[in-house]
Amino acid sequence: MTDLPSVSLALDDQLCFKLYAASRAVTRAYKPMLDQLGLTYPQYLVMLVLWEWHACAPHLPTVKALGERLLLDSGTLTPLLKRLEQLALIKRRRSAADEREVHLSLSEAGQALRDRVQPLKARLLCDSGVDLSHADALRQGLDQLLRQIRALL
Amino acid sequence: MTDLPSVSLALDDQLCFKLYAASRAVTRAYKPMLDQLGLTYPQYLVMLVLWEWHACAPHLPTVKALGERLLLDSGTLTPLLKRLEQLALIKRRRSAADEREVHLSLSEAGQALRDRVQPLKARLLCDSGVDLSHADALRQGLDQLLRQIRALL
DNA sequence: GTTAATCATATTGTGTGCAATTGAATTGCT
DNA sequence: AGCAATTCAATTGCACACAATATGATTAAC
Repeated sequence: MTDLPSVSLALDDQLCFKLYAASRAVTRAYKPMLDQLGLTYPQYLVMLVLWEWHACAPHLPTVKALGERLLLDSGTLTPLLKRLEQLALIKRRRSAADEREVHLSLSEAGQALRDRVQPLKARLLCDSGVDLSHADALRQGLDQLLRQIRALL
Repeated sequence: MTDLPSVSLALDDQLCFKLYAASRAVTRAYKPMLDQLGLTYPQYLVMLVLWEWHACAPHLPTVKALGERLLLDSGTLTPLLKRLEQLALIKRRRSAADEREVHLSLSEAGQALRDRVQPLKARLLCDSGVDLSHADALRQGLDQLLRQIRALL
């Protein structure tokens, strides 16, 4: 029977709320840029992974590998990937070697889209006026928090 | 024609992704506790605001006031509040003075629920092993980021 | 004192997130 | 080989988020 500390329930004291609010605010800040690209925010994250994969990895990513990278499951990814396929940005192909897997690849248009992102994101970063070293410290802090939470399973 | 800086598109460099991933991870960490309370995470945040309001404010909050506090709009809040009303945790009453407004108040059960949260959250905080000063620094950093983004409109 | 503009909430539609289940394919064990 | 356990994707159902629109109420302009 250990003594539990008393805990604040004030909204402004909640790290969880700040995280939730800041995450949605950042997504909103990306909206004008993403509208120009015709992507939603999660679709943009998927494209980031596929661009990165396309540049360095020797084999195509599966839905599972993508999900591990983004911490999303097939219930979220399957319909999202179908929309990206409808937009002709990606291709989905059932693996011949293991028919349970679906391999993902970029179309020409999907590859080309990357070139349009760079200047838009640079402009967004400039306009936001966010201090780079401050943002970096925040990113590292979030990384540490994420690892701790994932350690709890 | 200003020169735009070159920007990384690597997923791990993106503050936005760390924020998005950490926010969802924290929500998952709250899930066992919230399941015991019969609440979803956004519903829990609404209850935090109503408990706080109930304790100090002289008048009942409206949907609008709640939305300003949580940065959510009526499209999200209206159905969520109806579910909380179905759970008999809150009451919704159209204002007599201004029929555009809906005033929110806690039921007896809604007030009583607060007492069950305190120990559950203390236990969660203990088990998480998150360093308090670290969490506090993170919270302040997020606060600053949130203010900067909101300043962009 | 109408009329126009504004305001607060509700509704609709699209796109996530995520738990739970399904179903097909593969692997492991014997 | 045969069968149970596991794996991967898809599906289903529910609850957000949020843009866009609608509706009714209030305020402001004239």
